[in-house]
Amino acid sequence: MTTFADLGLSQKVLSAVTDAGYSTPTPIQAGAIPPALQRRDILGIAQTGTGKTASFVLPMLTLLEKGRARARMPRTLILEPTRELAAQVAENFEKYGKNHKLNVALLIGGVSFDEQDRKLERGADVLICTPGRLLDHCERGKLLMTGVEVFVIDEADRMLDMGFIPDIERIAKMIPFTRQTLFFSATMPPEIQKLADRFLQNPERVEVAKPSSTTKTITQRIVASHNKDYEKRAVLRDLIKAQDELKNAIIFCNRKKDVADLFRSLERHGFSVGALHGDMDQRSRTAMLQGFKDNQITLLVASDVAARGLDIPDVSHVFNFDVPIHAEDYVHRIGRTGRAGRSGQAFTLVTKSDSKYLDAIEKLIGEKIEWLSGDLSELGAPMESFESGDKGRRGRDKGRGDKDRGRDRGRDRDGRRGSSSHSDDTKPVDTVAVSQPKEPVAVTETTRTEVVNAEAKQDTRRQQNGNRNARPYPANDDGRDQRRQRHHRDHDDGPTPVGFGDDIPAFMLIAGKA
DNA sequence: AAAAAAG
Repeated sequence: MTTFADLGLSQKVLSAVTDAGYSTPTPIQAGAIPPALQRRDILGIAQTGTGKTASFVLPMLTLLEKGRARARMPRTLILEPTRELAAQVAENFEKYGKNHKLNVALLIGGVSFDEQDRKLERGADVLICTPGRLLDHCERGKLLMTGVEVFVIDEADRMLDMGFIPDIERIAKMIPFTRQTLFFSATMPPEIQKLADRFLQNPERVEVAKPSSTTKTITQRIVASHNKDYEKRAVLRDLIKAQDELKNAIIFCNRKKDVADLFRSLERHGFSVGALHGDMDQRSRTAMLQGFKDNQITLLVASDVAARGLDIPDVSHVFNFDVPIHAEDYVHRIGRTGRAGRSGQAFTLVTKSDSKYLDAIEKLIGEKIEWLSGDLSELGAPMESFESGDKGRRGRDKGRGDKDRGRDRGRDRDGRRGSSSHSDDTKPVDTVAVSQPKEPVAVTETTRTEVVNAEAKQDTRRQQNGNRNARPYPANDDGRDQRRQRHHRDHDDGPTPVGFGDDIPAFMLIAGKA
């Protein structure tokens, strides 16, 4: 049987791999590492979860042992579609490069240029980037790509979906033709094949089967729900509470707004919960993901930014709050559980209008998913709407912009302020079955408002177009914003606040640069 | 019906 020692990797790399507890390479690693070490181009066709990342990180580390980086001239470049994946690759370099003295620069958006500039100035051996930020650095003229020896394009098909191909072409033009190119994609549609043909010279093609274990180790169930968000939230809560072996879970929504709404709802119901979507500020994204990995957060509500490639080894459950519109996304989402041979549970909430998407999913995976109990035809009457019992609220909305009103509509549905007797809100917080229903630790202390803010930021962006630095809520001197204080009051029935209370005039909510 | 990525 092949071991890592047979692949031609350097001692430094081998000892780091051994320390990490690995001895046997995965098929993509066994297939890609030897030719990569011989400076061949690679066409790797592999899904995430096949050990793909190490299949380029390990040979790159070995190759980088010769030579030294010069200022502003990176020696290798890796492109990733999302910031989280880029950060994950950087972590891999830390882990397997612990015996090396390499300067690894992570160039992603949403964070300050300063530290990135400093790393570039010192001379980066490895540049790990999302396309936008890399181009931004290039345009500032602080980066010379003429020294790049190894160019990695990861998740090419996803980059195509995301419209990054023109950016990648621009970047590729800046890199010398003599480079070595490692190109990875989970699938090979014609456009990707064309791209590969243009970028690669006589590549070694390494194709590995989909990890069949993913679906085998995952128990999948579908759960019927009415279409209203508050009903879906109630179904979800019941489902979560019914799990006896829920260690942690990722809950996927189709829209960023619903991520924010569901996050707030679950938080209000006392769950240990975090959120992750692309309009959150990067600090929160990083903190939420880290808090989830560290088991400080039990539930992570996420958009499809978290669907692919994120490497969290022991997620016990995946819940699809929404049926994904694209069937492949279903496979990616549920693939966040049942990893590394563990068992996993995947539940998908299905409403009547979802049936065609469900059909597409079942067709793709080649099997019918079992209903947890009953099916759509057995749904009772929808919950009574309580819109009418919701007077008072309109008064509170007076003087606030439309954007705020729009946001609060979702909030009032199942997250009413103060004490509520609505059925959706009757469960006292302390009956929650999930671990640690307490405040979700320091991580969320600093970040949870920013989930809310991100959403408002989106609105602000949309409405104000041009005032990009607008802070959606006025900050207090401790750096928190007033919205957070209001949020706190949701949890107690204290006296009506003085000052603006909930009636902060719209113009004050937009504290832009005047 | 979406999300992601530069600011």
